[in-house]
This record gives sequence, structure tokens and C-alpha cells, in this order.
Amino acid sequence: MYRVLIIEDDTDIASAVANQAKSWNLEVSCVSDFRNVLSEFCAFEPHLVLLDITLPFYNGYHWCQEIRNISKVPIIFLSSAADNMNIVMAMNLGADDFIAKPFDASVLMAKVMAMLRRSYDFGTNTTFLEHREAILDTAGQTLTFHHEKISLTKNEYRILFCLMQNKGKVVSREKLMQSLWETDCFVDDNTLTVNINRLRKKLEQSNLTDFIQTKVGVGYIIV
Amino acid sequence: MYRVLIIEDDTDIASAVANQAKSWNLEVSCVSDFRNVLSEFCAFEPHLVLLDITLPFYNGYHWCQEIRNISKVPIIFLSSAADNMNIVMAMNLGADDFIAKPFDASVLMAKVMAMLRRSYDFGTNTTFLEHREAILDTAGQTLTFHHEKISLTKNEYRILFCLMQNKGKVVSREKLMQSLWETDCFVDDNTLTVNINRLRKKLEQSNLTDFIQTKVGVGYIIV
DNA sequence: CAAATTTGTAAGAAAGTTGTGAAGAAAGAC
DNA sequence: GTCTTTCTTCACAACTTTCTTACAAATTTG
Repeated sequence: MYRVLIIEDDTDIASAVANQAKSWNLEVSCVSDFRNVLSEFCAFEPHLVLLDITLPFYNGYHWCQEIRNISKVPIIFLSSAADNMNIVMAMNLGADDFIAKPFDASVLMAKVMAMLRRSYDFGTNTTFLEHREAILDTAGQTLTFHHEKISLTKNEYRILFCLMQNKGKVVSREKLMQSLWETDCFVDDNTLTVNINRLRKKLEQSNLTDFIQTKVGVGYIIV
Repeated sequence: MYRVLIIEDDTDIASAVANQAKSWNLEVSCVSDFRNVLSEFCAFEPHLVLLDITLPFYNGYHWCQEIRNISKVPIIFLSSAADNMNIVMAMNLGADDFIAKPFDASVLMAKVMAMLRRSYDFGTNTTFLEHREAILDTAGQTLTFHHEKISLTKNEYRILFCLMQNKGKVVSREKLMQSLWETDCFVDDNTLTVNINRLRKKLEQSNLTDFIQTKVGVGYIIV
């Protein structure tokens, strides 16, 4: 359960936002002492901060900087002073987003959830191709099938990448040849067959049978 | 250098945004064929996507879903249809932000840079990197494993840092070379191999075996 | 400034990957 | 059915990439 810290002196807005957040299954805390925001921040250890600009004692920019000094937690400004200059300034101080007041509750929550997703759920931004419970990880150059990692050579990876990118479509031998070898490099036509063969064997060893189908005279396909 | 893909059919806006992004030292590509957005996406492998909603053939929501099927790349919508419903819908499809047209160039760039920072720089700039009970202390340049401190030389530390920053991803030899030596300094390609070798031996002395895996023809990876 | 540590280089060994040709099997045409 | 074409399989050799080792140069340390 994610924790959201609300730094907002208007108690009406604060409690409205808090209720919204709670209904989205978030744990919420509102700062009460605007002199000691940092200690409340440290005690609560939030996953996300909603921050107003106009606050008693110190303004939101100040607290944004203070928080950034000690944490990389996502910070979203909430303010009626949403002119371009303020937005740019907030971002430069390390903020992640700026939502203008008055805001729509559903938009606020959508942005909050998107930011939590981006910051915590999406670890690395790798591209992956999925098919029949087999996941091709483009960053690790491996195929994962039933939690088993199948390590691929460069050619094997390229074949799978090309086929999975075009899944459901027949990929001609020529197209595969092109994506495996440079155009000026002439290799035997059979070489592709052998590479496909080797890949198939490797997949069958992990019980991934009939993954690549042959369409005689046309090419290969993943269905 | 981060790559930004612009999916926008209004060429005036697209080139204006592209120029802005270039002046911020970003590499930019604009989609030209709105039937094959995915193949352009795969070819360019962007770090961030700027996406219009009204497009020929398929709309932006469609492409947002298609991209999310294969990637967790940050997606920012750019649209004049910025009513609450559309914003919420976009976020629910996996988008990260929604900027209303017409937008201020500085705001756009501030948001783009903030999103890149959030997605790629943060999380890596932690004070220590952890993996398989091994903790890399970036301050002391030591690796701690089962309460045993392994002191690292400068090169050993840099290799581990680069690999642990990209854990789960294959790091190419070139990238490692770049992070170990300045670009204008030419060292033998084999020197990297030797350094990796030395590091591995040191790790094995502390029973930390198979920490760095070789992906022949691709690079090295920590899994 | 001398000793210890770290780093770069070279050459050969080892490992892994890839290409080739020949023989056999399968599919489609007649 | 037979023929032709296309695809599969296999073993081997060639090749590329990576590893290992020893040594010398460079850097750091006391």
C-alpha cells in the first residue's frame, strides 16, 4: 500500500484530496505543522508527495528543495499559481508534475496513480515481446518461459525478435535474412535454415515446442 | 544522449518540438508513416514518446496501447483535446503525462526532462547499489558481501557500478569501455577483458561466483 | 625515492558461435 | 504413385569472441 503525504494548508482541499486518495486504497497523511515538514516527511516515509506552493512559514518551493536534498520521492505540485514560469521553476527544483487548481479529482488521482506506477512498478524500462507465456527480454537478450531463462545467441535473438515483432504474420525468409545479415554480406540460403533449426532445438529443450512454424514456400510464423 | 520519438502529424508542431528537443541535446525522430508506428518505434528505441491523439489511420490511444504492449517507455500525450475525460483515459492506458495544446515550449521541455530524470536517472543515483546480497558502496568504493568488505580498485569499481546500474540489462563492451575510459583515450579492447577477469577473480575469492555473466557477441550482464 | 599496488599490452589458449555441404525427410505438383 | 522443390538434420571446420597468463609500464603510497 502506497503512502501519500499531503502538504497543503487549506484543510478543505487537503481533506478532500485525502478522502479521494483513501478511496483509491492509498495511505494518506497530511502535514499539520508547517514549520517541521521534514520531520513529518521522515516519519511517514511517503511514496509520493502532493505539495502546495502557498504555505505558512515557508513556501512549497522551499520544501521541494529540502525534500530533494534527502530523497528522490515523486513530488507533484498542486497550485492555483500555475503559470508557465512557476511550472518550469518547480520542475527545475526536482518536481515531477504540476497540477493546476482547481483540479478534477479523477484527473488528480489518475496522475498520482500513473506516477506511482512509473516510479515503483515499472523498474527498468526494458522493451519486451510476449507470446504464449514466452517473454523476449530485449535488454537481457533472453527468452523467459515458465520462469526459466533461455539464453540466446545473437542470431537466435535476432530471429526471435523479428518473428515476435511480426507475430501472426508470415515473415519471409528474405526478410529474416535481411534482419540477420547486412545486405552486402552474402551467406548461403541454407544458413538461415540451420539457425532456425538451432533455435528450435534450444526452445524444445525448454518444452517450448512448435513455437516457430514453417510455411513452405512463404516463410516462418509465430502463432 | 536520450532519444525522443515524436508521433505527431502536424509537421509544423512536430518540427518545432523537434528543434526544441534538439537544443536540449536530445536525439529526436518524427514518425513519418502513421500506419507503421510500431516498426519506427522499434527501430529508434526511444527513451520517451511524445504522442498526439488525432492522427491519420489510428489515433493516439491506439498507439499508446500498442507501445505499452511491448514497452514501459515513458509516454506523454500532447493534445488540444485536453478535457478531464481524455486525460484520465490516457493515464489509464498507461500514459505518464498529458500536456494540453497549445503548450509553452519551456514547459514542455521542463516536463520532458523531468520525466527522463524520473525514469532513468533516479533510482540509479542511489547511494548504494544492491544485488544478490552484494552491496556496492559508492562512497567508499567497496563491495560488501555477507559482511565481508571487498576493496575495489578504480577500474573494478567502475565496471561493477556500470553493470549494477544496468542490472538485468546487457551492457555492451563499448558502453563499458566508455564508462571506464574517456572517449579520446584509446586502450586495447582486450584491456577490458583483463579488467573483467581480475574483478571476477576477486569476487570469487569471496565466494561470489557467476556474478558477472558473459553474453558472447553482446556484452556482460548481472542477473 | 623505493616498495607496493594498479593498470595496460601482447600472445596464445579456450570457448562459443556461425557457416557450409551433403544426405535425408517432408510437402506440394502432376 | 513419382518427381521436384523446399526444408530439415547433422557433423565438421572456420571463425569470432573471450579468457588466461606473464610481463612491463604507470601510478600510488609510505
